[in-house]
Amino acid sequence: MSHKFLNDKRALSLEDIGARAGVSRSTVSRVVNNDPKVSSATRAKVLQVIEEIGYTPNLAARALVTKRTQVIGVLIPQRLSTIFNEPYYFPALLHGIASVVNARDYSTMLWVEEDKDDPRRLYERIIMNRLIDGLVIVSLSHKSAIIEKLAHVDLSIVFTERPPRELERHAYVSIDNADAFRQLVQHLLRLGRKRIGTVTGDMTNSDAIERLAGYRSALDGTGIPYDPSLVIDGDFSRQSGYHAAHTLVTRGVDAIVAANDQAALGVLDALSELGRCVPDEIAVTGFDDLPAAAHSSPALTTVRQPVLERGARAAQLLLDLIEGVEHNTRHVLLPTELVVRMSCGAHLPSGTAR
Amino acid sequence: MSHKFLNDKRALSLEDIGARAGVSRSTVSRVVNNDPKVSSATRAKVLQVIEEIGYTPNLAARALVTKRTQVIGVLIPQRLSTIFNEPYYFPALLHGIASVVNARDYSTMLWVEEDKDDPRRLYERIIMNRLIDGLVIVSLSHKSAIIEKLAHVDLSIVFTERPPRELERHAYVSIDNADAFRQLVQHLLRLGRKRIGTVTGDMTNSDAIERLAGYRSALDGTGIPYDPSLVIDGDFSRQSGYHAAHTLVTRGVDAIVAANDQAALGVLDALSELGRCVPDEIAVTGFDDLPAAAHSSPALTTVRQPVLERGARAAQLLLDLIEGVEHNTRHVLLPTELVVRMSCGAHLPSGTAR
DNA sequence: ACGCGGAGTGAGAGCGCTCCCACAATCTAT
DNA sequence: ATAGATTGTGGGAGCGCTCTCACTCCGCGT
Repeated sequence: MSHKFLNDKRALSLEDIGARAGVSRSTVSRVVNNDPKVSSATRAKVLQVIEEIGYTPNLAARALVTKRTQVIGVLIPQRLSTIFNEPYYFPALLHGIASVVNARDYSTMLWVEEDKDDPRRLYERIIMNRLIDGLVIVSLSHKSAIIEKLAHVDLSIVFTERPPRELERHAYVSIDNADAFRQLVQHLLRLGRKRIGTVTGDMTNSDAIERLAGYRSALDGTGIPYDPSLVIDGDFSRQSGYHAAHTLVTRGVDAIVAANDQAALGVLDALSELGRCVPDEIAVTGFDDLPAAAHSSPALTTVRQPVLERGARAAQLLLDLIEGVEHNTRHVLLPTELVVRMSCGAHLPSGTAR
Repeated sequence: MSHKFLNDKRALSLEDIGARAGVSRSTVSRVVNNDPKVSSATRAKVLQVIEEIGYTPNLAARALVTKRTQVIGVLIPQRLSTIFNEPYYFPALLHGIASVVNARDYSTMLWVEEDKDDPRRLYERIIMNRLIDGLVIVSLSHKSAIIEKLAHVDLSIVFTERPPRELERHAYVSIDNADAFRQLVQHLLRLGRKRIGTVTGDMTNSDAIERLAGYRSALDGTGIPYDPSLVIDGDFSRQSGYHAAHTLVTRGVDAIVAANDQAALGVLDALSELGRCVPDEIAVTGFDDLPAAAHSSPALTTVRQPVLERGARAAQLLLDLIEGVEHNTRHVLLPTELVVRMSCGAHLPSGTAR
């Protein structure tokens, strides 16, 4: 405790402004908070003084009495590696959140849960110390230690994906992963693919779980049985796609649907290395429509999802929740769009698969 | 002002803990703050009560008196588009910062300056309202409106790149861009390239400025004059590389050094479209060593920089500054490493350029 | 002429914490 | 035994704000 800081220079307070403007602390407070019952003359005088000497209210003091901080938290509890597996997704989501938060004059606090962190400490810092008015939880791993902590907490929370069942009372913004993925697989089936393998995302994550469910449901009623040996566990990373493709090739697939573009790029890496022609021999699809998806060779057929909006809507929902704005629905599903490029073989002359 | 929140349920205070433990507010405070002059018996008793009923100090109240919040800010004042031009860089930097900040029991506040933001409001929210103890400024555009505001502010600031001259009194963590870039160009010269074009980064940014300077200095004394028509203005984006390559090809270059990998990928896109063989006809290099750099075809020769560490060191420096730890140097340059892959032609049989 | 209500303002209390000083109890030196 | 230092503890003050209540001043109706 040997810090000797520069606290000597006391910051300006309401009282100081009041003294200079010839009014009381209370009146200055009213002006600052736009209370209508201040005469326009005093208001002008006070505003002038504030402008002149550059006063800004002390938010800690305000928070102490109002119990609100005008700050929301963003928690990324996934193992950090995953953030880099999806290099576009997180910045975009963060951007969506931040722009709404800025516009509504809040600030954003960011926590990334690292494996080595003591969940209890993190939890205390985030939830208990009353530093934030609400929390956006991004890319939740269902195994995250924070989940049980969250269950009984009295704090506004919005998820950017479907949370595990025990937390479903909270609001969330997501996309219809299962439906979008089903469409992707059906698209391949329509193109004549018969033996479709898949590499999943991190299966502790809702997006990954739902996408696999979509894969499965696409097969229903087609006569093609669900074959677990064609489902390879991945983690959204390029490497996981790469390795899965090696395995799937030995199992004779004619198509590989990857849980996201990043993994699909890994699949392409492997297939090109193995000399398998895409899409002629094996069709490949991704998910997300990363910028890179248009530049791969062949260009990736994928599903575009509105990542920015996913963040923005979550932030909106959270701020409305905090400010007591009623919503008819607390569960938002954003639309997605199938983007057909070369890698699925749709552009091949007729049904030439195989 | 119609929020009806749940503030009725008063949070626990030091006084409450004291009452339950049979001691005073002051003693509890001492225990919480690890003050040695508490008998071990009382300390144990107090800790037990705290544990039992789950008390956490109110940070706003503490901040009000200590003038410190245990929170640092991270400001990304660059036009946001740029964040997505470098999808790996920002998450990695943020990760580096966050892990140090977490480990030292601080929290992170994140602001992204959007073009539409009123710089004054942002400035107030960040600097004036005393919400943070220090600030890391990431990827500063020298044209950012916030700069002049920053000049006279009394707040610990660390930059993750060299700031403009008027802010150089602040600490920063960077890499030796000029030297690394010079090595890259010299490497190409050594391989026999004679007419080397370059696409710059956003020239309001130090990294970009320094890299161009390195390009220029590599040419000094080689007999090859600096030719401004071979220098195309870019902005670190893939598109800017793509367009620059089109121009440079018409000017007959035998090598293109891009300001970063992202732009280099754009260069590769263009050259492959134009049917120019890389590296045989035109060598290409990048900067950053993104994961994608190893996967392009041909794989990119580039410079690896320790992005994570760049963030981590900046955070370290800042926290030390805040806590009054003395440093002999406030300006850190991290080492970089030339990564030679296929795209520069080093693996070509002898000097076969052209 | 009187009271009455509304508009505008000021002052007190208190949010939960830290810091400082006062004090009691114990321990040491003479 | 008594003064002095030492250890542990409690209570007051105050950080800068908001909130509530009380007060003054005015114009109004009767």
